[in-house]
Amino acid sequence: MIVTRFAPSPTGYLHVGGARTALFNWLWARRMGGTFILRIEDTDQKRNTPTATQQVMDDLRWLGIQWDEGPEVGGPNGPYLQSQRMDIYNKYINKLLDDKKAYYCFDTAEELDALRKEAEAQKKSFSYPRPKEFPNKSDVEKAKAQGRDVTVRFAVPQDEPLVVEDIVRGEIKFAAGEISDFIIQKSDGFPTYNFACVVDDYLMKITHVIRGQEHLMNTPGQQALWQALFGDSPLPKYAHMSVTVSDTGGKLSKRERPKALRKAIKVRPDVETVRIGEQLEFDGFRKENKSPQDIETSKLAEVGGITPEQLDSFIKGKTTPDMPVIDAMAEYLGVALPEINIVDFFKSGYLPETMVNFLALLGWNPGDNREIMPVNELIDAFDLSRLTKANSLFDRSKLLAFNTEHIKMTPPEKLLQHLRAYLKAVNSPVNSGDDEKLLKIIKLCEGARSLADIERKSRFLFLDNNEIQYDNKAVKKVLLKNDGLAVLAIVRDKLAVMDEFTEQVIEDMLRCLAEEKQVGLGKVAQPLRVAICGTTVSLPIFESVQMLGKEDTLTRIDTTLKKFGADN
RNA sequence: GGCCCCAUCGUCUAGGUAGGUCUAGGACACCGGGUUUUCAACCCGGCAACAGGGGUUCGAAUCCCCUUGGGGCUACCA
Repeated sequence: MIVTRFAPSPTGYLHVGGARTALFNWLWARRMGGTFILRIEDTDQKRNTPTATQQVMDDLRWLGIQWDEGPEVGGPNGPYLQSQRMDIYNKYINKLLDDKKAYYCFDTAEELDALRKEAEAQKKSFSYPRPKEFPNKSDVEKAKAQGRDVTVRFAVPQDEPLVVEDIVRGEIKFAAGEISDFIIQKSDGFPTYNFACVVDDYLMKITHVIRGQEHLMNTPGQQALWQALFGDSPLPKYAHMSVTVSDTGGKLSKRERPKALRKAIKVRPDVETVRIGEQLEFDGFRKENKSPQDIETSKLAEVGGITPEQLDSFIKGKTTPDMPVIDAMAEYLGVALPEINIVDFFKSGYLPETMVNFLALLGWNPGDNREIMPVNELIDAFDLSRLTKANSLFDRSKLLAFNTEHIKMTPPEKLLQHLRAYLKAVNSPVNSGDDEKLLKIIKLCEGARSLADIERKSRFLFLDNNEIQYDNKAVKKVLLKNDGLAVLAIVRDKLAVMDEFTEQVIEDMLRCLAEEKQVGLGKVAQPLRVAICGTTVSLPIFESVQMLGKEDTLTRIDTTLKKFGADN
């Protein structure tokens, strides 16, 4: 029986890296008909966010990753929140202490720091100096009386090399003495990750630990701890996946967002302003900002709720403010930040099926040329032996291509559900349309790359006539040039006298007019499009006009003619 | 600094464990052309890689070593 787990620490939304880890564990459990456990590693009192566990669960559910055991669903190995397992951890820590396999420490942060600096100066690995005689209970009392913090360290066997057998990397050797004694109980009484993880993996009978390469260095210590605690009982199999890196270098993380914002801000040292508005480019991701403008630094700092000094320090790359500060400033500046969290992708109009498919192919492949795969196919093909060793870069343009394919292959009814959820999340007026109308829109949007595309193209149908925003470029290009307005006026008159207002008669009229004037259909259709939508991008024009209706169409054309007509 | 991991087109990767069938395959991106009422989608074509150096071998993308480059870890975070 295969048992895997995903063990996030609840510090915020689920990000792509975490989602991929969860997915691989889930895929393997499903493939093998095993159990997938969700365990919340909330042992850090300082970092935990009260809502994070819920957010992570929501995101997993959106992706379709269901856990067999864990919060809200229960199971025989609970509780699944580590903060509720303190008795268990204490029991094992005391056992280790009694067996002289762990010992108390009373060091201050400064003392430890000094030791580390010394090791570095000597070009050696840091190794905690284990005392010859382990402190006893009365030493603990003494230390506490002096106001010193008390921690517990595990005595890592130092006389022989530690070997990790990894599914993707094979045998990895760590020389004797290379792994230092590490803390297993913090001074606040909570266990550390390296301890709780081992105990829980044992108690929950985890058979496969699939996690990021960042945990590789923890593994020898964890294995040694396992042996000290559980003797010869077989270790879980480890698979350390490659890391997903970003095009800006380093592992793809939440830090991408502040980085992107920093990149978007051009400092102008002469005056107290920053310049914003040039085209931003990330990997495959392009976002046209508002027209370039200068923004006072003081105002920007105010929006973010930080001091101008803090802003300056951020811009220079010295410090990074909290995420809400970054988000607030980005929104104020009209800068789109690269998606990192799963919800970011949801709000950008990606399908969960796209994310699952794409994430699965980051560091794994089925061995043939298949790429676009539904979940069941992914499950059937998944195999740990095909995990990739090298790090991979998160390519947003390929993700978009995947999304296009998945939108194409999703049945309309299903797509409607996704679209509804998306529209609701981004608070779009399009959500006011009934199912029949949205289904029609979906059909007209064949080839759309994201749900955001569908929203953008159909938005005009759900706005009040006075809410239409005219895009400057569109107005200049199609209305003010080539007799655009004159053509529009003719189209208006022809529409006004129509008894029937169907796609067919609208099409016939426009084609006829184009032929009369000896021009392409675009020359007559585009001015009309801009008049009713404000932009050059919308649903196909005949359907656009028909769906909007005669009355609103005429009203919008009149407004446009009045607004941009030269002689008015 | 120390320890560990990794290295095929711009990107994700196939091929590597059983060296020849690899003048290195696919996908995305890009470029050119077609289609077209916008944006997409779609069709046709093109560009493009075994990091460098040394071995082993009749023969190396594939095995070994070194160099270089990238990444991870180096917390009373997980």
